[in-house]
Amino acid sequence: MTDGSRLEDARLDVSRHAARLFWEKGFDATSGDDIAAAAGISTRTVWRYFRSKEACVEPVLKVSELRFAALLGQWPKTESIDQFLARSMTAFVSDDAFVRDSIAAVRILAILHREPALRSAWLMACHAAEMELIGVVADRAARTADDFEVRLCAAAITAAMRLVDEEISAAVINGGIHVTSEEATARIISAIRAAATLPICDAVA
Amino acid sequence: MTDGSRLEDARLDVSRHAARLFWEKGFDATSGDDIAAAAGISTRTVWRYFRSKEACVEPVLKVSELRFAALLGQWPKTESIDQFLARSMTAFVSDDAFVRDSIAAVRILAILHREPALRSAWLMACHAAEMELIGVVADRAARTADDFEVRLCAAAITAAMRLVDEEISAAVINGGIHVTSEEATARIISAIRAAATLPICDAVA
DNA sequence: CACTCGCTGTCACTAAGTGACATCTAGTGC
DNA sequence: GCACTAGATGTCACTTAGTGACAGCGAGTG
Repeated sequence: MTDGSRLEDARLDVSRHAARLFWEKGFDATSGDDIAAAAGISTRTVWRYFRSKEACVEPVLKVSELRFAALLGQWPKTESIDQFLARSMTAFVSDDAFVRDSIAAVRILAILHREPALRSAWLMACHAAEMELIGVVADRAARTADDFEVRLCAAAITAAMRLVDEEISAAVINGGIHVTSEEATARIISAIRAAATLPICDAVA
Repeated sequence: MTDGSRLEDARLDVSRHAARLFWEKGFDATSGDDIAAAAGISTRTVWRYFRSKEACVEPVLKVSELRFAALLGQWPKTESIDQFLARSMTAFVSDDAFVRDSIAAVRILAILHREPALRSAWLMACHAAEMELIGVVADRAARTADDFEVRLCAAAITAAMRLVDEEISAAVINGGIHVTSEEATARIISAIRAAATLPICDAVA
């Protein structure tokens, strides 16, 4: 599912190591050399891949959001969001690579309050997801991607996804609460329905 | 209006110089030493004020958003957003300090596509505004600040403000289009009305 | 006046990030 | 199979972002 270019895959691999190190040792205590060593590449290549240390986690944060955005891209116009996610979400979350990256992402989100640098990476990842969602919303609303209302709707939905992700992450990691995939799905649906500024959540064709 | 602590004011002053330099010379071509020299302080103090070079513009980006958030904090429950902004916006935008900072912010927003590092600063500033808006929304919706729907509404409204700001900035700077304060106000009202997920835009008392 | 206390400058230092160039590797054409 | 090219990587010297430690300075406060 949605494997990017060879280079992007390499970046994602390094990003996974960076995310693990940030989680285990903290952002400040992890150096570029540490990330390079863990990923088995030279430090120079780390800085070729990423423009800054915090940007090292962007791919792993992005990929979860982008996979969900890509999933929404497959949402048939004849279905409501409830119908679509009810049948597609279980297969989605049983993908192994997805689960591992999600855990890594959730851990990063849970330490956001301690690490301001990581928050900026998270917000950049959400911005990337927002850009992807514009196309999805435009298609579903039968409008163009440069339409302000389309972009507003995409931004609002992205904000909803971001909040749900942050909240679930905090609950799971810091609160020790177990959240089932059904609960998570229900919350994301509810939040997207509330936030969507265009009538795209029910069948549109 | 809303002058923070002495230290915050100093930070804002340095931030103005940084924003001007980033606009004039570009982000990469501006060093920490340049910023320090322009602000008349030592380089060491620059890094005491800001955790990174991109964070140097955060205060100047934040202050416009926070001033607007503070304005919304004064929004009486007996008025609709149209009524309130119609009478308060003109006084708001005629404040000199506000105008100068707004121009600086608008210039930064207009070069966001060239400078990814500055986008992360912008998103962090919007995040700060979102945190402020939570209180405003909670108050107006007669709910608590930890209520998910309150935070969702604040996030959606912040996203709307962000998009309007980005769009107007691009139009003004890159498109050479003149935008009157009435047009800007009308667009922000329309966007906030569309994005708000709780019924706070009309009178609530 | 003495006495904090928080802010700033100086300077030496570490770590983030870049430029330049050699090398390696994966195609691609023959 | 071989030669050729283009893009990715490693090495190393380098610049700039960012920190630690300590000394001074200036505004309260008793």
